[in-house]
Amino acid sequence: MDIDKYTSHDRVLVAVDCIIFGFDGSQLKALLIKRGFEPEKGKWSLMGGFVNRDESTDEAAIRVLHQLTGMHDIYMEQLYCFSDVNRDSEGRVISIAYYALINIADYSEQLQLEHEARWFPLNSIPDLIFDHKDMLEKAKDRLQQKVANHPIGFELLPGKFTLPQLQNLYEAIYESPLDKRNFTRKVLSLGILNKLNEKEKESSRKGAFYYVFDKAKYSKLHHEGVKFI
Amino acid sequence: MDIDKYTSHDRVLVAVDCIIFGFDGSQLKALLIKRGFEPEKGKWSLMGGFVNRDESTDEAAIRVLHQLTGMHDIYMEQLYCFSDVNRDSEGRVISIAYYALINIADYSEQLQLEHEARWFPLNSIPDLIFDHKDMLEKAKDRLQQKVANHPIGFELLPGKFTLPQLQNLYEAIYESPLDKRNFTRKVLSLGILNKLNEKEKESSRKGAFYYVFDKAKYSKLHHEGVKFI
DNA sequence: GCAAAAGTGTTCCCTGTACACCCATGG
DNA sequence: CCATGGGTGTACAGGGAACACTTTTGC
Repeated sequence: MDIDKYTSHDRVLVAVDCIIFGFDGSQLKALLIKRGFEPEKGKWSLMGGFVNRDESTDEAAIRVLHQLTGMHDIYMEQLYCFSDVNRDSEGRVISIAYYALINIADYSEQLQLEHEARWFPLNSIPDLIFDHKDMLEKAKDRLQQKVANHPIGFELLPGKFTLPQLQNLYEAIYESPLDKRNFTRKVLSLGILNKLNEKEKESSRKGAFYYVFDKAKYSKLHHEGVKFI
Repeated sequence: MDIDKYTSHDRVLVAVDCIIFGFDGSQLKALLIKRGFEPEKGKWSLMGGFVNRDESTDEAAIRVLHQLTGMHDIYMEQLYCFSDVNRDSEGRVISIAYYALINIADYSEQLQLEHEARWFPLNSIPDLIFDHKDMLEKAKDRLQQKVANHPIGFELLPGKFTLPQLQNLYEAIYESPLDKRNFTRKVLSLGILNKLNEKEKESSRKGAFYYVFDKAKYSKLHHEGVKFI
């Protein structure tokens, strides 16, 4: 690209920060990393990084997420731009926050060690640096409203999952219990689930049938939106 | 503030662009300005400006809007960060888009002349510079979903308005007709409207009663959200 | 008196919600 | 045989959607 022609204006650092949600079968969690350097060394933080001159913020968010998790093709969405003048104690940095949904089982323990990362249940988040707590809260809100109209909750689950697991997920996102019969009827009526002839037997004696989603119908609803819950 | 301590990273220009919606009683419109300088001189554009080092993007958006309209206390909300590397042909600029709702009658003709600004109905928007068309489209989508759950449509109306005007507004936002009886029942059931003993007689022989909204109840719903339409 | 827009109720269907018992299995 | 969690149906209520005629008034 050419040299900028806008010469008389202030330039600022632009960062991205990622709120990474995961679900372990019963709890909704966020992936945080421990800062290994000052300031705020030892405090927990969202994963983030600076936006390079030759990449969009979307690209930067994907890059950061890949560096820190090794994962590709992750569901990710821009959340909000946080820009308070003093939000970062080290200088003027505005941050574009993104939230991502990942299947917690795909995240390797190896990477967890390398980056001093840890999954925290949303109801016991430690102190976070800067305005990262605000980001997390906003991401939670956004996830709640998004999930009501788009079947993105599935991004948080493994390829095959049981109805009780799915229900647990939605209960975790909404932080409130749902009626089992009503929930089952609703999700099955969408016609995006295919029942497998196989049971998950870890969590109960009887065992719960696995389901997978019908990729075609799923992406249709994903795109169009539905009243989901 | 201190000097930035992050020295080894790229800095970029950050702009804000404002999508300003107005309603003239029958059509939903956007306020655009004609670029008086190259590049793209003569093309239409959203109102925008650069973010200074000592202000947040919210503050910048408020400033820009004030400079160009003379208006204060406008309903405004952050829309999205647009950051494609080549979105601005003159350099690397990311832009935080905001959308604003104003009462079209409050906008002075004087300012319109000064800035070569014009209101365009949403269905006949001219070519816009850069990615401003994308911004406008996204703002329209966001307005539609926002308005479904929050009574912000009122921001677009004068202090007193008639039910037919209100209905016109919602029909304009949704780009589809609504049933008069159902609409009336619904909005009156929210209990945020007070009927005046005065009629608007411009647009019909019979005349339509004016309403104002009950400030207290209105702001409650404004904040909490309701299923509005 | 007529044209033009305002105002006003009822019915039906669908969807959301509340609610309780039997089933399969492992120990 | 018993404890645990999985799976299933029905009844009621409330809200959304469809629908047409009367009223007022300026010309």
